Amino acid sequence: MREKLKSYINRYVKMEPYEIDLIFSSMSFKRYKRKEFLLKQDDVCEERFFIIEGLVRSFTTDENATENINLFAIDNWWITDIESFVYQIPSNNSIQAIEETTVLSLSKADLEILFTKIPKLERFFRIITEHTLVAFLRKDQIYMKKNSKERYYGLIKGIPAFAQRVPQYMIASYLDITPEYLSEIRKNKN
Amino acid sequence: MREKLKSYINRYVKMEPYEIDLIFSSMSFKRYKRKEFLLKQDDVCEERFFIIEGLVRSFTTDENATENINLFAIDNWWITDIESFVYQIPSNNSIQAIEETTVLSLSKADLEILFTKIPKLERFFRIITEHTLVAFLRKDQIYMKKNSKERYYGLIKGIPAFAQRVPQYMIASYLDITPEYLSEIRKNKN
DNA sequence: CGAAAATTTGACATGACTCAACTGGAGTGG
DNA sequence: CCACTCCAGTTGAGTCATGTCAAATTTTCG
Repeated sequence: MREKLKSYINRYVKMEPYEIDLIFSSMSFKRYKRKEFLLKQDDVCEERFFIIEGLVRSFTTDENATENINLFAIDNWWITDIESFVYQIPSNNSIQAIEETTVLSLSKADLEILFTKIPKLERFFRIITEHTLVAFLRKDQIYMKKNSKERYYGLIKGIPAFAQRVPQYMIASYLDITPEYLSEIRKNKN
Repeated sequence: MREKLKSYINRYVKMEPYEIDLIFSSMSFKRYKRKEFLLKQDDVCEERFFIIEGLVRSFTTDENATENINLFAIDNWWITDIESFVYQIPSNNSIQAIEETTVLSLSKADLEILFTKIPKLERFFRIITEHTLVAFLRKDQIYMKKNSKERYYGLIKGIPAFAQRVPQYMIASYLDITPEYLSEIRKNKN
């Protein structure tokens, strides 16, 4: 587990073993059962989560009580509600486990302390934030400009893990398609 | 101009005057006339631009030669093609001045050097990248889930400068509405 | 096994697009 | 400073992708 974190971090910056230890020892291991919440809408998000194993979704619930999924995250991804985390305001989203999920969680307070002790960590988060930003822009450009069918096949081709592990109505929500219409799309396989 | 940059940077991190000088002296002043390009699609983006004054758009041109605007930037904003800049791959977008625009430009090479000389600069870019990410997510959540009319009135209320300074067909492109239909929307003020 | 949840099916409605034509204003050059 | 052109914006007719609602069917899982 420490190894998983270490190899992830070292993809972006070279850290000394003692620095990895410092980071690792600031994080806490948590396990969530299916449907358990890592974060609830309207709470302030105090943590970033590094997913060791599992699958979670981030979604917002609107006036009509419709759940609207804006992202999934799986093994080896970081997840948080970035808006709530950065500005320390109530979150618009909930984060919930779809599968049994284990994470290492890092609190904002501990992170700020780590930043002072390990300047390279600023670099690390600068880089992964840039990558996250690029990923979002790609999602916009690759999926959102296209019609429903293209978005769907683009997604299951791009990230097959989602199509296999995420229920269809959640995929529909993520792609902004009604479950009924997605069903229609799948029927006429092309 | 140095002052504009300084006050912007100091909103996020406290820099010593000599650090500001170092950054400032790494940047070059440029002026673009209307319709001039800061970056052309398919070129690798080598710079980040800090807009002193003006208005630019970032857009991609698709197979049908349709221009698709994905963002605007005005005075005091940073702009670049982040995907191209970070990964040093050909850009999917062009960046073009809508109004006469003056910028301070910072090259990737100079930025990397600055990072080694001024570790605080990592922090600065980590923070503004986080803020940019939040801004994108807000755009998604605030505009893109809604219908055309709500997106339009949401935008002109949210950033009135755009409605005043950007031609209507570009607003339409940005909001993913045809110019014809946007005209329709404006007619039925309702 | 049985209940609840997920998916499919079908009838109907509509927001938004396409295409083509028209209008009006803003430059531009002679 | 007029005449012409060009481009942004508007209008209207017809169409289609996708949504809504309600019900039937299948799958999941305690």
